[in-house]
Amino acid sequence: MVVSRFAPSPTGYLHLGNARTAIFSYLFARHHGGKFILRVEDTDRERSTKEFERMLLEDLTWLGIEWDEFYRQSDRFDVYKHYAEKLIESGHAYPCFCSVEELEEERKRAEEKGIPYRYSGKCRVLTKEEMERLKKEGKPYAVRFRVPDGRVVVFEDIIKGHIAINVDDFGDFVIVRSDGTPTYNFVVVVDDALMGVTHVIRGEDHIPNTPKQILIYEALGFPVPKFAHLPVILGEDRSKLSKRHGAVSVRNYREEGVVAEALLNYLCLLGWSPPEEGREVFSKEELIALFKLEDVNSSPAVFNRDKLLWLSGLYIREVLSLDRLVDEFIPFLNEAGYRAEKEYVRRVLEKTRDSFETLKCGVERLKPFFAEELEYSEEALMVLENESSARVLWLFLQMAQDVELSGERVKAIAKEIQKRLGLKAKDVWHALRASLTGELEGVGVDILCDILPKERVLSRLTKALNLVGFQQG
RNA sequence: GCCCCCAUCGUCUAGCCAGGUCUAGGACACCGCCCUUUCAAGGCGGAGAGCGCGGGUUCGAAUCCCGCUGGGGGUGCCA
Repeated sequence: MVVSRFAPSPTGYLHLGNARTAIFSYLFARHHGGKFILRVEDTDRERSTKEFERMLLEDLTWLGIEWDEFYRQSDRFDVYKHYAEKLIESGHAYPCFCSVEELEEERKRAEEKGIPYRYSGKCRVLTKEEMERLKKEGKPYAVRFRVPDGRVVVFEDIIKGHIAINVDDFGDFVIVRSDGTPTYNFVVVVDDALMGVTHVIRGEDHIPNTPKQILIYEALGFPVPKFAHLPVILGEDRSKLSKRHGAVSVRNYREEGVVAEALLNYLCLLGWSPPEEGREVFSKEELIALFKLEDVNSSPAVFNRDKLLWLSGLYIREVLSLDRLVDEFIPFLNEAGYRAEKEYVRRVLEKTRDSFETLKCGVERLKPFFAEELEYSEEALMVLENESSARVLWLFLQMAQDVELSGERVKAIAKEIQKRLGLKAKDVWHALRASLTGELEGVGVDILCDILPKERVLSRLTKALNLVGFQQG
């Protein structure tokens, strides 16, 4: 059975790059009817927090990624300890008593000489007696993995192809810190092996780690899984997408009101392309059916916010069911301080869903449907001050008195006013728009009148009329 | 510095593995027109890469090989 996993560290919000890794890993497992594991890598106690972990799970769930098993590395320290001891016993690892300061010194010296730094191996050659003595003295020690000399580790990456790395490039590396906590390169192997992970799917920044891990698999006698290293996601300036590029976490886009399915869909389009040419819109189920690691591009992709927003808009106007859209929209409406009946929201969105790309922008655009009090923009005020506007409003109020204000009726009235006052259509509509929405652009005035209760339409018009101090006669 | 990865329109990409059908296809963004009470949306059309550069191999290369350049990543008792 195929088993894949996503192994984030809870040291921040879920980054778009990590989210994509999670998605690909998830799609891969589901495609093969396998198991998908979520494993929180919180061995760095300095930076990991429970709060970040909570949000990580929340964001993954929001994206529609569900896991079959869940683990937290901080719950498993005993397991790692056992395997670390095993490695020491078998001679694959050894205690290192070098202090952080000493190592810093080594590194600095290497840098000055301009030679690549590797751990000197000072403690590699300690005798049993020396080791015991130092331990007895209570000197803290880390555990290092003994890297064999002159070994070239080779593996076939599913995405990158043949990769060969000479392990002489790095020295003996730490697998257990002097405070007793295990490090990433070690725990990742123990966990992946014990959890039966068959395919390790992760960012390409892990390629240099892979040979180290393969060495550990071998030392522990575990079968080596298959690896697939995804290219990184870049920012506009073609450097790795990071905070300085602006909004880079799933949460950022969630809060902006980007549709979850659209974000999932968009992220898949970064680096992966479907076998069927030309199509770009896929449901999660379709993605599961179509996704193949072999179809993932090996070159990095630049994140394009515009296209994400376009896709979000597409989902809002034609992919989501109206019911889903309403459910997604209401929290944003409430967040902005508006209240409305679900049925009313439904009627509004049915007519207006084709005019915004994010739910947040939607609330902004649809304010006239929900706001009690309007604020007038400067431009709108200027229109209202036109001499013709007052006459338009006054006439409209007369003509609207005893009729039902359907969109069609409003259009007819506008036309009639235009004729009677000898105005351009634009002048009539501008006056109505300014009074009813406070803006000169936005949703159709006829749609607004169609849905907004008549008394509110009339009161807005009256208010605008009073505002400009209209005197009858 | 050293190690590794990558290289098709501004961006995401198809094509590359099995060389000719590619005067390189699609999408976002951009420009124009249409629709129209505005902004969007929608419809139609346009511009935009000769495939980073240089060598090979071949009758023929975006596609195969080599070199270079450029970009990215790694180089931690972070993950």
